[in-house]
Amino acid sequence: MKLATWNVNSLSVRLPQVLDWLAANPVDVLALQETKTTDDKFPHAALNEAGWRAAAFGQKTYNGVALITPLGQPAPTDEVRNIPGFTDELARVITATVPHPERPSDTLRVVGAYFPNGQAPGTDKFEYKMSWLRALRDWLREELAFHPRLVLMGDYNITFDDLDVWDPVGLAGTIHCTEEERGHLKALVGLGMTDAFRLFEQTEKSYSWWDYREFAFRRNRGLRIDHVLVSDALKPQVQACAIDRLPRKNERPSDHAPVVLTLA
DNA sequence: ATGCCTCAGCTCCTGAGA
Repeated sequence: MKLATWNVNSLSVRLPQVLDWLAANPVDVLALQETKTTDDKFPHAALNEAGWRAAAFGQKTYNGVALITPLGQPAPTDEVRNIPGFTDELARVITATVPHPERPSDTLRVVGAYFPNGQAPGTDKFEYKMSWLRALRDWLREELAFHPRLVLMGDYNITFDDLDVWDPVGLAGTIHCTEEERGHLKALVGLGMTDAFRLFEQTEKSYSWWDYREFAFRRNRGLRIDHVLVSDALKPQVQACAIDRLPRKNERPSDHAPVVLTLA
């Protein structure tokens, strides 16, 4: 079973690339972030024609998330939008229960999330990010009790440590790299979850995002901010986790690359 | 260099991203 996450930075711009990627990578779930489209304009027809369905939760201009699954499998159930108990005007989280393709009774709770950017420490947006992270943790604690087999994947907008940063000295304490943000990431791990990417040997300087400016991708000046956390109950089934840099080489690419998780 | 790219939109500039 394969799951993936990809911040596409506008689905209307990236739809052809998403369809191409799905054709080459027929995953069981693809979580999208920054779809930047309202639900009535979501490209359901084009996806259906290609053999996919989508559960979408979007808004105009910013944010927006979706879960894409194959039409050949039973539809996801028990969909939840955003973080229950946390009032949020922004479309950032979509959650659903997905059947295992070979063992339909082995269901998986999949949370696709677009974490707030946070702009800079000391700003209102940073405070919002901290409140959002606290609410996510409180909700996930309950969600894990109900659904021990859980995957949290998406654009976290946080690096785990300096290994995830191309210039850890120059970027120390800046957004995505503050101890406060990393503390929240550790707290999520403390709920009984594991960074699937680091379960495996990875090449040095593995990143999932590169700035559009200054030829950052070509120079591999990036950050690893797109993550897949797997619950303890799921951890023994993790077979691989990798970043697919290929779509970042497309013409007019997203600034993020997909991250793919393989489960037994 | 509060910039450099990219995207959306009350679109020929601005806000936001990260």
